[in-house]
Amino acid sequence: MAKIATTVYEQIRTAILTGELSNSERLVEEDLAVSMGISRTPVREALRRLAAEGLVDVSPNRGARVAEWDVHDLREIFDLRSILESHACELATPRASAAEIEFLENICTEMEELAKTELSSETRLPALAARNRIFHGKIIEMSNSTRLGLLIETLIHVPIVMQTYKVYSPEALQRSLHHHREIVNAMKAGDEVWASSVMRAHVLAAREEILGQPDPE
Amino acid sequence: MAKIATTVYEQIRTAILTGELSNSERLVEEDLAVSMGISRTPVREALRRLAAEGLVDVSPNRGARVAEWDVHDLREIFDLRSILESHACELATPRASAAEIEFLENICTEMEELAKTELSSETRLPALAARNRIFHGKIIEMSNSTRLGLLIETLIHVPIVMQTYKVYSPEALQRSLHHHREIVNAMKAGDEVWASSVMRAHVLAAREEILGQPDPE
DNA sequence: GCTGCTCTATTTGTATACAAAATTTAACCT
DNA sequence: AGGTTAAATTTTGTATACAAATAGAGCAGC
Repeated sequence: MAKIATTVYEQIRTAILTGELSNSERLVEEDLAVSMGISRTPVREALRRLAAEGLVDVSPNRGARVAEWDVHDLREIFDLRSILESHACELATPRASAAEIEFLENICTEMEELAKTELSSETRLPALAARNRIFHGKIIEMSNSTRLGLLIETLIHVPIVMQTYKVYSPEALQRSLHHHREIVNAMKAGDEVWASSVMRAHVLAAREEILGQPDPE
Repeated sequence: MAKIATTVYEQIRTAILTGELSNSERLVEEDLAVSMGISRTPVREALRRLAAEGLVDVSPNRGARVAEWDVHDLREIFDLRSILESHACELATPRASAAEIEFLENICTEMEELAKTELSSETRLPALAARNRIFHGKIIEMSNSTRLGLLIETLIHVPIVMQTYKVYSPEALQRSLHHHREIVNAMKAGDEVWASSVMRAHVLAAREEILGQPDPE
């Protein structure tokens, strides 16, 4: 249980992601420190780490605040995710082993089963979201590009925050599951163009579902 | 002259990028602190920041070392840069103003003039590299996507390190300059597919020039 | 009532001190 | 001699103390 800095980092991080800390709320080092019964030093380190990930903004001599995102930011992020995750698909397809394909197929099946159940959305949604993360994470891992994984990771935080606000419509959920299945089929066929195209569409569709139609600007 | 942490961050950073600090060299906080006549606190902050950017690796309780990259890392980085910078071109093209086009054209002209001169490569190369950075940076700025800019920024460090080792061949330099000119022409024509395609080729060509033929793996 | 100023109080930035962990060195035993 | 263990040293992690900077409250002037 060493590394207080890591513990406090995770605590603040989840507090932001769950919305426990509201937008642009000020994060005073001393307050956080006393509320956790520790000193400012590890708090400071945690805040700097969160700043590097873009979850908090820090100004010199003026401290840290929870970062704020608008629709434009989210459009940017989904755009970039669509590009990077489709690239991950492209790299992963020729490397995919039979076992990995099967692993992905199992997740598809699990998610399809979950979608069919009559569970309340409070229990069903987290279960689906967790498997969704595993699905995407697995493909990124299969791409065997550590830097690609790191780039995508830095982009994921914000959508997670917003995901709590918006619930997928039943049709969108079905489409999403079909995308997953189609991606695995494409990878099984060894067709990286197919696979990456579906992934691109998959992320862009999620963008539209969450953000609505593109603003004209 | 406030913000010692920023100063020491920049010092260590340039020391790494210029190769003054050799690969995987250990970075002891106390040593760096006394050599700069300051305390460990700002050194620590600087090291964490460099770690977030991937320039140093830090292990818990075991300190920081200068990060190490191999050919595989560089292939990854150029791959990702080719994708992201071409995307920047795509976004920038429909937004480009006449003044911005002219700015890019001027840089093209300057670089072409520099390439023609008989200056020794010690003075010519840095001048070309500086303008090259401005050219690419301007397009990224024109894309108006802050996150895209941040992602690309984190990818640039390593190639800078390696660039000191490798000098472009005359033919490669010519090709590179033609690419720049062609990118601006495509943007002027409002053809974002053309522009982004040339940019993709441009970065991938640089990859091959620096890394040689792709390893079979 | 509003604007601008000074002074105070809060908060960040840096230095130092101490505790815990890891690495090195040295001794010891077989 | 070799290898294992145990002390000693180095180095990181955390806490505390102090200095510098910022923000806010109160007050003067218009």
